Amino acid sequence: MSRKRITSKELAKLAGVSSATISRAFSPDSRIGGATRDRILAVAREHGYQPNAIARSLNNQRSRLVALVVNAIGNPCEAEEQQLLVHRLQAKQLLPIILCCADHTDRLQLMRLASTYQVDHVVIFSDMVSMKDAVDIFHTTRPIIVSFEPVESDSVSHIRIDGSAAAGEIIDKIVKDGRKRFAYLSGTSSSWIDKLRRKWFADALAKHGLAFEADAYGDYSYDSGFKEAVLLLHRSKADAIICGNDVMAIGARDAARRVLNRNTPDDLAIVGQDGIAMAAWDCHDLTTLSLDHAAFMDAVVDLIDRHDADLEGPHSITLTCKARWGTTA
Amino acid sequence: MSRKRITSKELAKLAGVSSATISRAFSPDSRIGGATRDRILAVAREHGYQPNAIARSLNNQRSRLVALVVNAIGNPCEAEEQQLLVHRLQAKQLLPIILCCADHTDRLQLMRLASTYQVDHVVIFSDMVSMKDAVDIFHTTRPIIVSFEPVESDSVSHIRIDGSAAAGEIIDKIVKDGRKRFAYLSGTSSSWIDKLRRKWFADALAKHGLAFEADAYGDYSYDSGFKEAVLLLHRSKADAIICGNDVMAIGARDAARRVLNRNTPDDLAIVGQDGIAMAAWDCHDLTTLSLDHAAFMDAVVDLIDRHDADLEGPHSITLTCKARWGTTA
DNA sequence: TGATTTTGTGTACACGATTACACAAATGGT
DNA sequence: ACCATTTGTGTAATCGTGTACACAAAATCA
Repeated sequence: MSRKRITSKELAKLAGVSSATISRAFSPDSRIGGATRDRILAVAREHGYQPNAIARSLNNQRSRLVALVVNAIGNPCEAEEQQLLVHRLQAKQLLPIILCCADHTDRLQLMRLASTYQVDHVVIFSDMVSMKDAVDIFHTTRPIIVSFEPVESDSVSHIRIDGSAAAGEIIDKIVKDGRKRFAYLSGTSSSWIDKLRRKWFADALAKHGLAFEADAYGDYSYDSGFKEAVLLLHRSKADAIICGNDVMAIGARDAARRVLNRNTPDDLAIVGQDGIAMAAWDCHDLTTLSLDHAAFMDAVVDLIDRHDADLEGPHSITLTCKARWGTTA
Repeated sequence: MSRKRITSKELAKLAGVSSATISRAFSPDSRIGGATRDRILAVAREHGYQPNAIARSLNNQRSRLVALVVNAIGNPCEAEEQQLLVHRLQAKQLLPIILCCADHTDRLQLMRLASTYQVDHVVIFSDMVSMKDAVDIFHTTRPIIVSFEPVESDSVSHIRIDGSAAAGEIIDKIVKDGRKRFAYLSGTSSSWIDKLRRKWFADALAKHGLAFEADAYGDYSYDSGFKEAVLLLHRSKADAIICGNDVMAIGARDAARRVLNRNTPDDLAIVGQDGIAMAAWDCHDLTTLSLDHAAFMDAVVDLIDRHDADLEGPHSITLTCKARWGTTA
């Protein structure tokens, strides 16, 4: 129960060797006698010695830390992906540092702070971070942008999501059901992602000679979905609402049912996006434009591996969404 | 857009000073001329210099890293608290490292890894970590245990949650409604927390001369809530189910409604625990034993502050739960 | 003016590990 | 038995900061 951590030099004295040998005992493939290593490891265990990762990082120029920039942890739409990624990172002995921020200037501040920790990789989930800021702040670490901003760049790798086909399927079905008045409930008023997602559906509508009749803007939360849906349904005659994510769709559906007494799918069609586990819960059973989160995070890890292998050039991976059919549309 | 990060020594050369002066320019209260500092900061900005936090940590013996040990990020019951804590830590310029693990041996492994990074603080949300393991692994950092294990110890601080009064209120109401056959749906079969929570309700039942007639064990997830509720309702005649957390309660309610065609609260009373935001959503409107998460995380930060101030002795904070009334019981 | 304090800066070492280099001992081949 | 190679270990430098100490210049005080 020592209050102070033992150093390699002290352990060296205890084991009767030099501190270099201690280090070698902990490096899997280094020239060291088997007997010596065993003895050192035994003494180390006895005294609770573990090499100091901070000192090692300084020497190595490799911290094994990964910064994850996200908007929220509490929102299931993001948390689900984050959990998958965290598990994958941990399996590679990489430790995730979470940078979670709603406010933009705070976020940049935070990113600067994390960059001083010499993180080996940066994964940006937030659609609010511009590529310029990302490259600026992490100039030694090529960031991985997990948004859908369609930019090719040598200094940034990114994952592109294509939901156009699945959005087409969904719109086709809803139109076939006889609906004509569509509204789009955005997750935010100012992000690439949201504009692109809306476009998938808008293009699909155009094929039927239709367009969105109304737009509303929330903040990806249940509350905003609820509130904006009420306003939307009061000021328009929409019979179908496409929502920016699943949580907002759930909020919108509750609003329709509770405030306006309209049920899905009979009186109103509601579509979500993301395909989170919750969307499939019996109480929701949402029709949603879903993404395979496991494949998504596999792609992120793939990019990390490419960076580690020091492959040059921009890296980009494209994933496609699928329609998940529930009973709300 | 330099590929390599500039060091304090290089910047010193550029600014025509010694590296010590560079360091001083970045330390708020240190003896340095105002003009020199301004000049250095200007040159630093120009070359994108930021002090290397890893090197600083090594020198300082202070990493400003905090390890958060959790079972899951994806589960809203935990994610909500985690988000609040992360925000509070970031406001104090502390960076959270997330250790997220379902498997027990992996978790210990991960905790050992994090401990080599000389984290300044450790907050353990997982009820699966024994105090002995925590102290063993983080022997230089007094861990903060956020579980309800009622142990006094000098080397561990903890937050104790008391839900007995609120559980009493809830049980009183349900009994008054005429129900007599209670079941408890645990979140896990082997944790302190769960046993204690169950006891709050069991004690309240005892005051009415009642006891739990049936028990089931899940894993805090919706799916397990759903599945176990089906089995439970098949093998017992329970007319009230107390669940280990809100997510399981939602699962149980869906199961009752869908599989057995029993609605809440008429055919069955269902109670959750945690009081997450989702519990208040219109589609759930859960009656739940709720905790003020903001106050909870304030308490965690309070303990961190006490550790920073190096106050001796065991620290313990007790919080009490409140009943949140919904329409499920 | 001369003594004393304050201010600003450089030098050198510490933090705790890794690793290039040197070198002795052990090993192998003929 | 001799030389070449391999093996195991110690010495010393390095990673990038922070800071105790030393010391000159400037400021303060009588």
